[in-house]
Amino acid sequence: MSYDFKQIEKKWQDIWDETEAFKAENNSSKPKYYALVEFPYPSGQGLHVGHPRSYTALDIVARKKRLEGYNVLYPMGWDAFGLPTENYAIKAHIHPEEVTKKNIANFKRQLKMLGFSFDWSREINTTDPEYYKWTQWIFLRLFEKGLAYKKEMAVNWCTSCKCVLANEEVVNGVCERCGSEVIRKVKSQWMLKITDYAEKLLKDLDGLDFIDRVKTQQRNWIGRSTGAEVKFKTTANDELLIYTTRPDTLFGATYMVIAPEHPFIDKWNIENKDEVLAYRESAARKSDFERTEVAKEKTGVEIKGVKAINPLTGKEIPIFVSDYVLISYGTGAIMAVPAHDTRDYEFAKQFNLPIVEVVAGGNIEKEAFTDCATGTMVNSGFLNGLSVEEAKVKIKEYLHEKGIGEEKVNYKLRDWVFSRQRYWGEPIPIVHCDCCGYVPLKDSDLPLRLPKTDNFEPTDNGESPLSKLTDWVNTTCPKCGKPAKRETDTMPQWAGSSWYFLRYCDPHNKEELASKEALKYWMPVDWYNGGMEHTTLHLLYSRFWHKFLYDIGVVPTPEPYQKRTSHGMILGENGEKMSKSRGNVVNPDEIVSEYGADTMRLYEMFIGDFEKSAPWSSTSIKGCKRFLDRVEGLKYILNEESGISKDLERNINKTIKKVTYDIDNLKMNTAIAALMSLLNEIYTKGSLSKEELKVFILLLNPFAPHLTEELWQNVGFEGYLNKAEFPKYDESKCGEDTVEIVLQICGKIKARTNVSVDISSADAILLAKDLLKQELDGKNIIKEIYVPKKLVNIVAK
RNA sequence: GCGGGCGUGGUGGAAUGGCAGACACGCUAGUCUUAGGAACUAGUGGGUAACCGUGCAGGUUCAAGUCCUGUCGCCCGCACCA
Repeated sequence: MSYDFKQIEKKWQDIWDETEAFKAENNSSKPKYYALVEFPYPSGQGLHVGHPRSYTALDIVARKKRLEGYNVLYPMGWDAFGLPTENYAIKAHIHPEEVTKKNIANFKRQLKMLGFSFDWSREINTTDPEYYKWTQWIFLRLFEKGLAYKKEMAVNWCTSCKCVLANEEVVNGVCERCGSEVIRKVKSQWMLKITDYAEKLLKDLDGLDFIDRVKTQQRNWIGRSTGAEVKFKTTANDELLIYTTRPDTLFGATYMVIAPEHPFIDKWNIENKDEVLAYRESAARKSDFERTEVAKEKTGVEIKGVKAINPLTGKEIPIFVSDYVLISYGTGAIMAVPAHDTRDYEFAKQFNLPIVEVVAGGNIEKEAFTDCATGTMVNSGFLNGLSVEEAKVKIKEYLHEKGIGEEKVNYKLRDWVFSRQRYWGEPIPIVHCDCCGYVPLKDSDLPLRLPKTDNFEPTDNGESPLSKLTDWVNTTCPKCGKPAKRETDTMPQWAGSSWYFLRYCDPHNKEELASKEALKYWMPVDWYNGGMEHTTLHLLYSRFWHKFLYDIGVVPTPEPYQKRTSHGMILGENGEKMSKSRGNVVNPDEIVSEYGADTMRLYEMFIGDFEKSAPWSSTSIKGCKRFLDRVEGLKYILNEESGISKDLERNINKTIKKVTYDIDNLKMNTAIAALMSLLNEIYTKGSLSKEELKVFILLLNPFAPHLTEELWQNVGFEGYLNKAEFPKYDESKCGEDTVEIVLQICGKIKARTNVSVDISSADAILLAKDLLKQELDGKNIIKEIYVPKKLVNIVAK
């Protein structure tokens, strides 16, 4: 018994389109609910089976919320700027705009075929000038506030993409996207000062309902640490400023290390300058990856002719240059306390430097003792006898009083490299003028359109392809009117996605990125689901932009997303990541054509714990198809005279409760299991009433919307199912009158019996003793336990 | 190295400290069929049994998959951030 899913699914998708069934209203008296999934990058490969896992889950949430009376916004759009499209365009000699158009059409067809309840009237596209006008507008606001600045700096350069990458886009020393080697290259780049928001981005995480993994990852990435900056006098008659998180160990600082790029190297009169400069040279040649490789041995050179003075011991200590100290963090210089820092310990062993224990409790003969929680200060003058925590407080006071050091907070977070030397991105709306410097375009000149050209291939000199378009590049200064040149770098892929959720609130607004009223009504996003891979990229960037927009009064909330969840990956049948090269890719088109959209949706939800990865199974999916076939069959066993079964009534109420709870908690797999159980019970009973069927259809609707709409109509219910009301359960009807309990002796099950749910503890135990009379014969009862509705346990010897 | 998570049948996976294996897949047998890669029915952790079973070894508890300690394995995050 198999229903005609092809005909049914097409029919309902058309009806939903015609009736604008899922249109969100900006003026509604209903409570709002904003459900969001990450809009896809429309790649040439088309939809991956991973996309619908996220989209289906929030589609279920959105559909349920609508049935519960909410005005739901569940939008979709296209994050369409980016490298893969551009690379494909170059290879195939088709303009990226054409490629994008084609890919979007394909994606849209695939999303429609899966029956998602997106409000397509709000569809957006980051490559649409009407959209990126506002991306550029936000950039200009950042520029005005000094948060966008240009900087000559060493950047990550992908040798294959011929493009700058953000730190977040470099994974294990290679390009996140293409896997090619990433080298350092000094270039002048647009930067966004995300570091100004480090503290807010960190602190405001506390109030958000994000899954822990996401919060932890963002906290790690921001990397806040508290410590102190301390000045060390040197024999060169100046002061070397260092940062440390362990000022308590200052007495144990037996040498100093500065980064190879430290400016003092040029300033100091160094006896072995050649050697030091050679070391700097060799460090510069290494890639970031090589430099930070942990496994490698520490290298370094002692700076001869200059010594530092430990401000507490007054002793002269040597200064080394070593690449284990990074110029980009803290002050680019450290005090080395080998007894209590693993890296310093390693270095000291290698260079035979003294190791002085200042915290007792470890064994510094063997290894550095880095524990802050235990241990007592020794060899530390006025700190002796204190705990580490006490010493930290006292030494900070001391440093402050003596004017040699101050408490200091540092972050690992770096500013965001915002320039890309590529064609397929938003042009940066800045003009370079010899007289006026960097001049922003006027708002009225936005959007600055990406010039049409067939000459969009990357250049060999690392300049943007736009630099070849001299007609476009040469312009006049908006300020002084003299000849000037346009910025030719474009924005990174992450620009358009940093604010897209705002545009959905009011997507056709020509005056503002979205109206105040619309933003006030819809924001924040109530539930946002997306991939873990975006935690330190898109998710952090968009929180940054949003906080900025909040500060300048454009958006009404300090945070964009109230709740963030993340789906696990769908792996290939062999348990490996799906990829063309592994040949284990599952094509959604084929699945839908063979089993239908409802089965595909249901299976992706039933596959396992939503947050964990799970392998695809081409046999398991059949179970979901079978289930839907049996659901369709319910209409044949409909019988008004079937009479009310108390058991079924109870199970229906319990299932409503479970499905409601499970959808709210993203436990779609057990919600479906509960519906399967209920269906099994209905078939065991052999018939059901129209009212019972109604509840079942409503509960299943968010999961399998096409089949349930069809059944709704077949059976003769009024109107459309998507306008109906989600069932409520009656707590008093969830409970049983009698319940089977387990009778145990010493925790081992000996018997089972049915008892009334409100049997007293004493009666239950009496009953148990009676039933277990033989087993208990001659034994000494020590303890009797009754757990209501569960068990009686009698402890006897 | 540090931080976090997870180890449950042949498989995917269920289990507010209280009946381990819900729900599926697969498998076995049967029914119907010219046929079955369809549908339906029954069975399905191991063991003949008493019993034994949630990676392994301990512990707490009347009671442990669940809590604690140690250990092994896998996965994820960070990774010379001072």
